[in-house]
Amino acid sequence: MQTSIPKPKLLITLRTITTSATVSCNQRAASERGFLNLLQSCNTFSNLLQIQAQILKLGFQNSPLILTKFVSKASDLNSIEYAHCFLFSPHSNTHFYDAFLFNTIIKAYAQTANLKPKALWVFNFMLECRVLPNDFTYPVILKACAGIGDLNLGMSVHGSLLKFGLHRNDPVLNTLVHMYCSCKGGIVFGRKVFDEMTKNDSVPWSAMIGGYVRLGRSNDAVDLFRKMQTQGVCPDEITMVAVLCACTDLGALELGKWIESLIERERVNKSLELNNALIDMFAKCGDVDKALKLFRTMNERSIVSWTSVIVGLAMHGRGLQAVSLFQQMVRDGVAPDGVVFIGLLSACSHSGLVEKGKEYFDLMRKEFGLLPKIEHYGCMVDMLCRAGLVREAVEFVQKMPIEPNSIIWRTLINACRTHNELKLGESLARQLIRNEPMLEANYVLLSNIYAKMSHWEKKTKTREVMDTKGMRKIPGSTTIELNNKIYKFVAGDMYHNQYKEIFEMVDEMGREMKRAGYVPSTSEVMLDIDEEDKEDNLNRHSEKLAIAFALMNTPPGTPIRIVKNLRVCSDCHSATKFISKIYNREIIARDRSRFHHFKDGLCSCNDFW
DNA sequence: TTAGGGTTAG
Repeated sequence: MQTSIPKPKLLITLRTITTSATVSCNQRAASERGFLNLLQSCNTFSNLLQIQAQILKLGFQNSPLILTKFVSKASDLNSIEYAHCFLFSPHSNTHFYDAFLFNTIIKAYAQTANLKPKALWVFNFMLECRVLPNDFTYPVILKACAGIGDLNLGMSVHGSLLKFGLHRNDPVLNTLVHMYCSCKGGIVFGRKVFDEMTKNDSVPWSAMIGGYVRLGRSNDAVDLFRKMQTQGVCPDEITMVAVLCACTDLGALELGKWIESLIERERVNKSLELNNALIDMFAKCGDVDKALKLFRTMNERSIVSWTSVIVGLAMHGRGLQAVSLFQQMVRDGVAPDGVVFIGLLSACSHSGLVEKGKEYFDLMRKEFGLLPKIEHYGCMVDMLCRAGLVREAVEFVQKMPIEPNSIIWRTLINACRTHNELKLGESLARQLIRNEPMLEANYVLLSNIYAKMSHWEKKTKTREVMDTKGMRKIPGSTTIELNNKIYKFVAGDMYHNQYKEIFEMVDEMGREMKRAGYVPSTSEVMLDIDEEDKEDNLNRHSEKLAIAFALMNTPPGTPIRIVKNLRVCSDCHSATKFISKIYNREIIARDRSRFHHFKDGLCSCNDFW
């Protein structure tokens, strides 16, 4: 009987099933392709809703390909959270989902500000669904970790990538370096991954150099770039952007010019971003005219190009030119954003254009529909303070519709000290310390106010509080670039090879300046010591040491460029004016907020600083 | 049919 099993019948049945399945598969593939084309043309949120209804109607909720395209469209339309709700509702058949679909939604979250943690959620859910990550998963999830900047999170993802054995391809390792370099305290781990990997192209070098720059370790960034060159790895435009940022941070114009010549020599692709980085470098290293020239020759400009050049002009006190460039930008049809307004308002602030600044602050909302943020209010307070309108600044802060932040309070307090509103400054500083007791800058402000009031006991007590809390004032330092080297000076620096000669030079400068009418502003010295010692103290400020060093080591008539990490003190400011005239030198000084061009006894800032 | 490093302010 067994032999009578109707084998042929079964075969026929199987063949029938196979054929109909093939047909249905082909039909489905055809309709999937059609539907994908439909999705491709979707360009509004209401389109997306219609597509979603169609997905349900046609039963495509089980097609990972269609869902992936849906996610990527939703991401383009800033509606990734909407797609998320659709995909991960309790009724979804998530067992149809594949790695490609998960990678796409993780990527969408990773590239959206404020939603990066959701990328981690989706990644964990992917593992819960037992969908194995593939080569493409880790670069996107590591990028999300980099955006979040949490080292522990990054380390746990690193652990899982080792578990799945997906740590042997370049994009994964490159993003791993990038991730570690973007997390607080992670640069050592980034360097370890970097040192242990094979580095055939520029990408890991750019990631590591960029990491040093973000951390403010620009000297290390430049050293690594030099090492890259000795190892014969060809830099590309992204490496060049990172090194240019290091030059910008260091204020190293000669180094920046060398990079520019290297870009030309190596025929590096001059992308928009690279041109923007060059503009920024030239403007912030003191040659704003070169920045302007470059800007004018660019075929393609973005809002970043305009902002860089406007901010550059602002830093050099060329406020009117910055305003006119902003007007040209608007005429050219480029929509301003909040960042360019910060540049514009700071241009008004650095040039004393108070009325212009008020006008643009109003126009921001009325004409351009941009709601001023705390930074814009900060610019306005800074502008009023620089112009000496401290009382008006206080009124402005009282009327602000948003809560002032501690930066605004510190701007006000500093202005109170400069413009002799000492009682008001003291009360504001004490209030700020009550609200923010762990920030050293607040104690420094209060202590400086007490020094100006000659309340030495209170000043000492404030410094003691700082000591007991283990706080240290950031020491003022000045750097100068000479013969491809960067020299750093701190006040009273006695570690330099030439320190004896430098001190002698500073004393000689002091004598010459006094002969020309300079009076040391000993009120700037925040110490309870006699006047003569105060003069000595002023003469040992890092700016003066750096200028003395430059006068000794450069030919007569050469311009001197210095970079100060904090704001230049008023005594050094006045002394540098005298030095520029006596020694016939142009001195270009960058401080934390702007440039000062000293020439023939005058400064370009017109004392708005 | 998916992956790596970059520019403006604060």
